[in-house]
Amino acid sequence: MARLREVAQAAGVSAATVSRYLNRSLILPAETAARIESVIRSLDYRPNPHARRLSRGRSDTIGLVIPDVANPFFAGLADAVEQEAELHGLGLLLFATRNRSERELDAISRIGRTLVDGLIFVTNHADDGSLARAINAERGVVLLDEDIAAAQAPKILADNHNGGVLAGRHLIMAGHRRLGFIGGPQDLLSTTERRAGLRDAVLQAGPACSVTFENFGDYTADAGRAAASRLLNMTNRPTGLFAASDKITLGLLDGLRAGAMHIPRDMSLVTFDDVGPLHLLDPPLTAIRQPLREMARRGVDLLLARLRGESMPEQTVRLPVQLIDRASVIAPRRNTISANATRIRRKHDAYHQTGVSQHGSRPRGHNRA
Amino acid sequence: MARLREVAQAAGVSAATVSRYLNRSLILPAETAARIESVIRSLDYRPNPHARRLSRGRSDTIGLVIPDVANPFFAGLADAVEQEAELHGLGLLLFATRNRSERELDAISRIGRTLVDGLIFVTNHADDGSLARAINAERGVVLLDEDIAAAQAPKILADNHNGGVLAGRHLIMAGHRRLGFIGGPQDLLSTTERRAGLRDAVLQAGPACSVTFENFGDYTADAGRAAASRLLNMTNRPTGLFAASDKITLGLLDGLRAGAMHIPRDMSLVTFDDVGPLHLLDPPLTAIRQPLREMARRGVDLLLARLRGESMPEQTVRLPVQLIDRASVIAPRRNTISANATRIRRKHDAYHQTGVSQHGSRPRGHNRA
DNA sequence: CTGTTAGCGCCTTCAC
DNA sequence: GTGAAGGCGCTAACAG
Repeated sequence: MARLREVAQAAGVSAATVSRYLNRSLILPAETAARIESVIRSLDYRPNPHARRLSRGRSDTIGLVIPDVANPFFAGLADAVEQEAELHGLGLLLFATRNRSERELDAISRIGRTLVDGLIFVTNHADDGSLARAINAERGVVLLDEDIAAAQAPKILADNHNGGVLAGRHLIMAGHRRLGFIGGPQDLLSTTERRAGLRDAVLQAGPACSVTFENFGDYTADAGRAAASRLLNMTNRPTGLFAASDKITLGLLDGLRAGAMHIPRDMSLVTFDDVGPLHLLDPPLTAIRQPLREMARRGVDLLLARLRGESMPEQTVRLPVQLIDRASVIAPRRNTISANATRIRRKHDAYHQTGVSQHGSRPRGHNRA
Repeated sequence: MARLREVAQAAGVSAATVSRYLNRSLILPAETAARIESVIRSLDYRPNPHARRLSRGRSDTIGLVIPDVANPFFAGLADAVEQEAELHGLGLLLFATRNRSERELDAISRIGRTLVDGLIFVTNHADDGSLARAINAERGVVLLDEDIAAAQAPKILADNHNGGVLAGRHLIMAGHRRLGFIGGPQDLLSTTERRAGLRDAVLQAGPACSVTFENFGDYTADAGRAAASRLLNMTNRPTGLFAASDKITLGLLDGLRAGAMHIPRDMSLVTFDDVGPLHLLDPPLTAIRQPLREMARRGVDLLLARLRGESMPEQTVRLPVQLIDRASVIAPRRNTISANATRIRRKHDAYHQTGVSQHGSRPRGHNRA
């Protein structure tokens, strides 16, 4: 395999010249440049990345730390981040953590050894403080999707609160008054924010409206099943549900179906994330969609800016979510509609502008802003 | 950041000694070893990976080349490969190709520069020969899931043919006589094999049975929709369908539903892959499951053995698939059952032993053989 | 602009 | 067993 000095020799210049020419497009007499290019081609020269990295002290590689690649939501995130990385000529090293802190800490420690220049960090569990400490000791970590409150780093988060508000209003507008919330872990900001949004929407709707059921668990199908079984055992069930993730929703549907409860006939439902083939479930599910692609784009951009040394405030970016209106929300059965439903309905009519109606499949591919 | 020679100095030995001690557990007087260990700890020494790699000429990193991380099937594969890599202390570099050959070739070329030691290679499109050429020029590529006929490399493939047979027999056993096949690209081995399996099952069932519909396209939901629209326009439709991938199935269901065709009432269906929440669709889908975890395990093991220099035949490993019996296959409507259904049914009764019945969720997590 | 010269940090033959 | 020394291939100061 050809080396730099061989190229230089064959081109009749020094190695340094070729190196500089290759790296910073140093201006070179057109003829010399051509000569070098031709030698490179004929020798099939490609620089040795390790030598380069050793010398420069960085790797032109970023790491993606993610709980579980097989989870469609994280897979979507991984896909988006990979695209961004490629766009910037960066390699992407994948760390699936399965929520083991050791693995997360391990990934962080790799920054110090320049194995990766930085990390796009997605976690899914509460931190006992060790994670935040490790992150704060490094520049070059950007948090995506889930917050670690004690960590000082750029954060790219979805507007979870507004997601809750949108979901709540949507259910309320359809006539629901007894709402239920099925969340993830109670100590995760994503869950508390989505919950708060829902409650705010309920508050705003007046005293006729309330959240009569709440369930917290993991962001898993099993947690959804557990919530379903609790629901099935209730006497005065909520008529409208807001589930904080698709995974939860899948389990919830499974459990509800096992109990012969039908959506939306017996219960309306809004889910969160909108990955996976939710529009193909029966019924197609109304969902709050997170902007994965945009999150990835902003995350990588912020990371790169940070690595470039641009001093930037430790900003938290909030990306807007969208309500995708499908078919899992209808009016509750007659006897459950309160008398003043119509009045409330009018009051909120404006909100429909912020939603998006869609029944077909989710558009995919490049749609950068 | 501490360096090797600082550790050596502090421990009162030479750098070479520490290096050897660290790498091959060279036997050292217990006391010296302890001294070194303590220095390493107190200095928080960790070797610089780039220096190490430059020196050794390899990277202890493998690459995963995959068409699309967001696709649940490939995400599942990525997840499994990542686990295997971590198990072996290997880094995993992710290359999502979106089926662009340039990107695939780029990944392969990185082997030569020792950016990765080897590649787990998953492709999804027909090769014009350039891919095979590039692969054959390198040791250190293992093909997973889809064949590239002209490539000489270890291959880990699912037993697609038997998958087709299992699907076919299952439909036939349920009483279906007019079967349909909805495949991927006709020039992909996975599709031709699955199709051949189905046809063999049909042949074996005798002349009353036949494949009366075939559709080829990409492994995408859109291709499934296209197939659905062709089906809807037919007069004498097949009663039982075998779709060659989950993605196709999702589009197929979408299209069929749009045409007010109901599964399994109007048509039975067996799908292939069994990733994603197919058991939560209505109805839960009967599927042929690919052994993702096992494919990853075998793939990484084979790659490592190859890199270790173990001379091994260019073996093609066929991994067994499994029929997961859920609820998308029932007997066709009365008027379509042929007279001798019962006889055929008895003849094939033995096969049910090879299937697995399951209605709940797919078990996840570590289940290595 | 261009070449010379040190490293970057580790591994590994070679002599002791 | 152990240390000294050269090399892995490239980059970045420093001269010219």
